[in-house]
Amino acid sequence: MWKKGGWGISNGYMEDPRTRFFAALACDQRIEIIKLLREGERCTTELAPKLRVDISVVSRHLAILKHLGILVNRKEGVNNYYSVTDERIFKILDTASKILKDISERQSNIVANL
Amino acid sequence: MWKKGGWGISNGYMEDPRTRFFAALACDQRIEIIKLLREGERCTTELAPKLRVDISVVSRHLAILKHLGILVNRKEGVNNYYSVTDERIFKILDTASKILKDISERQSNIVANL
DNA sequence: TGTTTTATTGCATAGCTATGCAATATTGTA
DNA sequence: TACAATATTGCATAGCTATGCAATAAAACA
Repeated sequence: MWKKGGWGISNGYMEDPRTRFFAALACDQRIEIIKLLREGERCTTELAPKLRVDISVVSRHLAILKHLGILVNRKEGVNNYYSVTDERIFKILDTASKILKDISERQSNIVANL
Repeated sequence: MWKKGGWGISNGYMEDPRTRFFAALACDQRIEIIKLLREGERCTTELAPKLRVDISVVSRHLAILKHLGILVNRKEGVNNYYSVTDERIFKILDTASKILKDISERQSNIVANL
């Protein structure tokens, strides 16, 4: 893992734990992983094809989310199945979508009224 | 601003706009700023003393949040007052706190039951 | 045991971020 | 106009992050 001293995740001095939480969500691949896991548990090789990155990268993203407690895993033979621990994670993603949508509309209106 | 090609914020190829949104929240100072603005609008110099960083840094953090649409500003004389645009921003911070608290308790129980 | 499949690390690297200090605006005031 | 207060950029930099490829590990199986 690329954790040589940091692997906070995100920048140096972190006091607020939410900083790490949001940093974990600040990544396309990880958001996509959570989205895919909304349908139920999936193992690394099932997720990899849909993320357009090397499977090793997927493995690392899963490790990051697991490390934070956002995911849990269940080993079954050679497969490692991951799933989201808390439904509120999905809720946060949904709320973020709504906020961004409204912000987008608000800014569109500003441009339209020039 | 340190935006030479990126200032996404966060990493290279971003498709999901939520990635930028969460990246904006993945910073102690910015979370603290939002927390302080919960009490009402504040200008740069009012915020700076509480963030333990140079005022220029505060200015940049405010610019980042404004750029994303999370904050709006109102100029009054030499002062520039910022405020949060959407109450749901606070809600997301609160939900994150709750989730992290539960994760923390869950992991404590695991350790306790070894 | 040797082989195949699945998953995780070691290593190297391009690119991004946060920060401070100095230099500039900008605005209000004597 | 000269000066003070507020706020924003230019520049340089330490430190982090995401990614790929190769090497390893772990498990199921012939």
